[in-house]
Amino acid sequence: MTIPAAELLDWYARSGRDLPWRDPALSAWQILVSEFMLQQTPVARVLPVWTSWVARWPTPSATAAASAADAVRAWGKLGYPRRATRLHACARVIADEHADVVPRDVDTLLTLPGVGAYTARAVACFAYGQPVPVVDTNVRRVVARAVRGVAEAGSPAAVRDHAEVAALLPDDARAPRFSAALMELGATVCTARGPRCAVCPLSRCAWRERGYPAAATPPRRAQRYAGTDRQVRGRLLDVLRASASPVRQHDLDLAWPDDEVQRNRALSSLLRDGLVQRTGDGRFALPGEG
DNA sequence: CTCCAGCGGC
DNA sequence: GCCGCAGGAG
Repeated sequence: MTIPAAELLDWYARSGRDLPWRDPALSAWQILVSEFMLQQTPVARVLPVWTSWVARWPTPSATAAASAADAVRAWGKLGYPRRATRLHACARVIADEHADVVPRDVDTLLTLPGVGAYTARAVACFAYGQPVPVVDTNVRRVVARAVRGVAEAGSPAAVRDHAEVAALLPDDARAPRFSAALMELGATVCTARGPRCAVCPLSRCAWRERGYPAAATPPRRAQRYAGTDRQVRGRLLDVLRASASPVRQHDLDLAWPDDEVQRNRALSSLLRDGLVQRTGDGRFALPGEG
């Protein structure tokens, strides 16, 4: 089964959200920033952070001129703050090695910090109009259902997914809009839980025609958060983000007072990840300040 | 495969 | 309370 481009594109033109990073006048850098922020993060939470970020740092070199600490602060509480340091590192590489121009081809994009299989193709497609398959979690789910007739995409199989989506892509200038529409359908209609099949624009869907078979494999165990090292890292970063100057060990201890072993483990991992640095006098700060 | 933040929705 | 989110790296 396939997905008729006209059907999907008509629905997208009518019902797609008007998201700012879909403005065709945007620079490749502004689109790249949106893709970093959208990694594992819902659109609604990215909107305000992206808007202020690209206004403050409109080019890679402008971003590179700031400190990594400023990048981490501007990242706010989007989550996965290593993305902020990777985006900052990515800006430096583009400014220093690519004449401040975001690379066009997928292989070069893949060499950039924080740019993986999804982001490289998203930039090549949405910023430069190339008809490469853009495969995120939404696309994998939509294709699994509409084309293959199964409830879930299963374990990531990048090569197979890319070939499958490439076969669906219209081979013309509609390709970027087709990919954006696939993602939009997965985000707003063909959702992981509670898909709204009654309003689906696709006239044919293998999953529906097979009677909505349940997933074959049991769902993966949910990620815990409360009590994990990730929560402790978040607390420690809260302290550092809030302080304009380096903080003492004692100030970090107060952020997670009851488990010294876990606190030290979290702090060590932050130092290892480059999200925190030790100053000359033994205090702690965000990277690139103090 | 595991870790990585944070939050809104059910 | 748990689920899932425009993923990437080790």
